[in-house]
Amino acid sequence: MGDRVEISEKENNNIEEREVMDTPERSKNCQIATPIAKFEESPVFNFLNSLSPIRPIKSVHISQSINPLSFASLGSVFTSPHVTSVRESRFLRRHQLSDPSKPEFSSDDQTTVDPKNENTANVTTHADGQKENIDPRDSECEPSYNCSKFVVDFPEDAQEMADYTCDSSVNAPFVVRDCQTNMEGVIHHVDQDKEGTSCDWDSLINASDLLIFESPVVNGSEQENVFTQPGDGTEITDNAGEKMDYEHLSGFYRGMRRRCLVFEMGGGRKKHMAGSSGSDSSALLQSDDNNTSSSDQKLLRTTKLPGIGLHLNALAATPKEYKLVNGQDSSTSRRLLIGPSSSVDFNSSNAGQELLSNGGLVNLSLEGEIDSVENAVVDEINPCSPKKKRRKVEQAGDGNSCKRCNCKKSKCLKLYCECFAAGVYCVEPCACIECFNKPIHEDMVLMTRKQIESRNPLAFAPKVIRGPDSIVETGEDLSKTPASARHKRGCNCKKSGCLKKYCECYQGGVGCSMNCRCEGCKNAFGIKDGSCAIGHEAEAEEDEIENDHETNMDPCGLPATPLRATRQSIEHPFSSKKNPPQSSFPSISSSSGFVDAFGNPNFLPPPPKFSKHFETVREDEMPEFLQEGSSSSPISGIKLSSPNRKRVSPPRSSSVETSIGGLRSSRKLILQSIPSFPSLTSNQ
DNA sequence: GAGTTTGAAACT
DNA sequence: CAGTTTCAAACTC
Repeated sequence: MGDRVEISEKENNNIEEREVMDTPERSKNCQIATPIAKFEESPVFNFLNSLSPIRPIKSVHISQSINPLSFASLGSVFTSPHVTSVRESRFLRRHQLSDPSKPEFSSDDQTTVDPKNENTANVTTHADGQKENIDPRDSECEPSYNCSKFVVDFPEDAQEMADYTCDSSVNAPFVVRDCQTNMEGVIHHVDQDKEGTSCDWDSLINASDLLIFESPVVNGSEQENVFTQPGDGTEITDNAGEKMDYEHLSGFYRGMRRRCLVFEMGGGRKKHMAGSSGSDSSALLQSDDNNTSSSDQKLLRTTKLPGIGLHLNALAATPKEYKLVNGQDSSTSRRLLIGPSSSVDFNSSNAGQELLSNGGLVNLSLEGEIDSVENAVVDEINPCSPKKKRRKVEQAGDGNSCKRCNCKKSKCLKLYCECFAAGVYCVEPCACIECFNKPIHEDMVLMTRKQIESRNPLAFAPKVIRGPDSIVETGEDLSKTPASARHKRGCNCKKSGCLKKYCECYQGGVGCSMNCRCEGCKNAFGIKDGSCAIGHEAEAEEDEIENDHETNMDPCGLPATPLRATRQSIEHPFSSKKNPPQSSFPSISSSSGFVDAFGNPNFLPPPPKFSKHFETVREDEMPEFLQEGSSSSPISGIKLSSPNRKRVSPPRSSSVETSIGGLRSSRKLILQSIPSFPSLTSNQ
């Protein structure tokens, strides 16, 4: 921490920024602090102070100096490119709630002061309310690399949570962190009805306090840091716009926007969220970067968010990088990763606790799995580590964490672009050329997205579907693919034997199915022909069902955003090449009781790129509307012929179709299409 | 790091 | 719908 305390190295930073950074630690930074103190003590100051209602408070806003890059995407903070029109509306809505005052964060706003600036904001807030200056360098090392993941931290126990919230009725504060930027913001999600609540607005005024800039390096203390001024907590309310210091918020959101393409309510996922009506729950969202060293990772935990869903800019962190930082992290703070990976959290026991405290989260998983899950999650989360870039390049695929593309010709507006395909904006770490997949070009992104979706509604849907069964059972024949885990479209491999990541099935950690047109399939997760093939047929219907679930629900309990579905940011625990997936893999993907997929210690499947561990959904968890109606779903009527006939409709094998019949096809359509659009709407 | 291979995505 | 081209990731050296 000490290092961080030292502020910035960037001399370029504007004064304000410095103040911000320094402010927290004035005591430490004698240089700056001293002058200020003197100034404040001066008669002139007093005089001025008496004259002006304005409090001499700190430079809260100051932090703005943000790296333009990071904020570039102010434009549509919550609108993700993936968002369909419907979703867009949602996002808008969300946006209003969260930040009514600021209709627009233009990416260009950099000038505005935003305490929350990510890059600039290197201040870490401690629970005690003190802030530490973080060494900008930390952030610099990977300024924007990190994918923004939003993690929600919850207090260990309800009591803590209570502390955080200014009003018990009020939602818990949301802390958002941008892993890349290290920026954090705390948002209290308050019932709209309860806007005013008991919060001390003065505290709100000190947005700076609320804002938390966490350096990646922050370790165990991080969690504590997350919530600043617990009592004050409420910085933002949905309605808050009215009361909030918007500037602060704006900064906050900016950070969010940068990374979050989608911020939406988890309509479909509400269920997962557990019971919470969704309105009340609050979550601390963080996208964090905990690790300076990259070694520090935080455990993300999901909790039931009241209807809050974040579509993160891809959770793309590479799994390897993420680690459980500290025992503390895992145990102490509860963070929810909202986003694709969020589902994971549900599994963790801790998460469960948290959830319970909050009102009920769905506890999906086995505790035993928790650790692995956590690890996996953590790994993803920490994009900031110095290694990330390299990894991205090397492993990017492995994790779905932060996407970093290298597009040269597609302008990042085609599915060739991983970022775009994942529904996230390209970020600094991307090496793309002529990239249009940026907030600045939001319109274009949305338009393109729509076009693609018009062609293939499922284009942005998750490629791999994992059902509860998805995990291969240990000890069983490797060739057998989990019933529920399948690549929707199936692969078309000719030369790779489905043993390399060229193969989407393999990449996704699932076996090939009847849908695959691969030749010479040797997929370690389950070959197309052979035992697995049989299983596939039998499972075909099951798969459909599963698909439906997925489509409609976010296994994570998060709001299913179309985008999210696209790629699970979270990778299998084993995603890292170096790290054997074995243990983690199964645990993650399965909601319950999965055993090592292969039972083969030696076998280390690559981390699934599309993996849906988090997507795994139990049927029982399935939203009623889905359950009842998958068949009844409005979409159900849709036929296989999707705009994108090629990829959308999988069933190639006559056998499958035969067994399943038309029903199946209809179901699948439902699955795919629903998630993106209708489901959200309906849920909302 | 550059070049090759691969298969999805896009196009015809 | 099938074939071809384009593209970028995965892979190899």
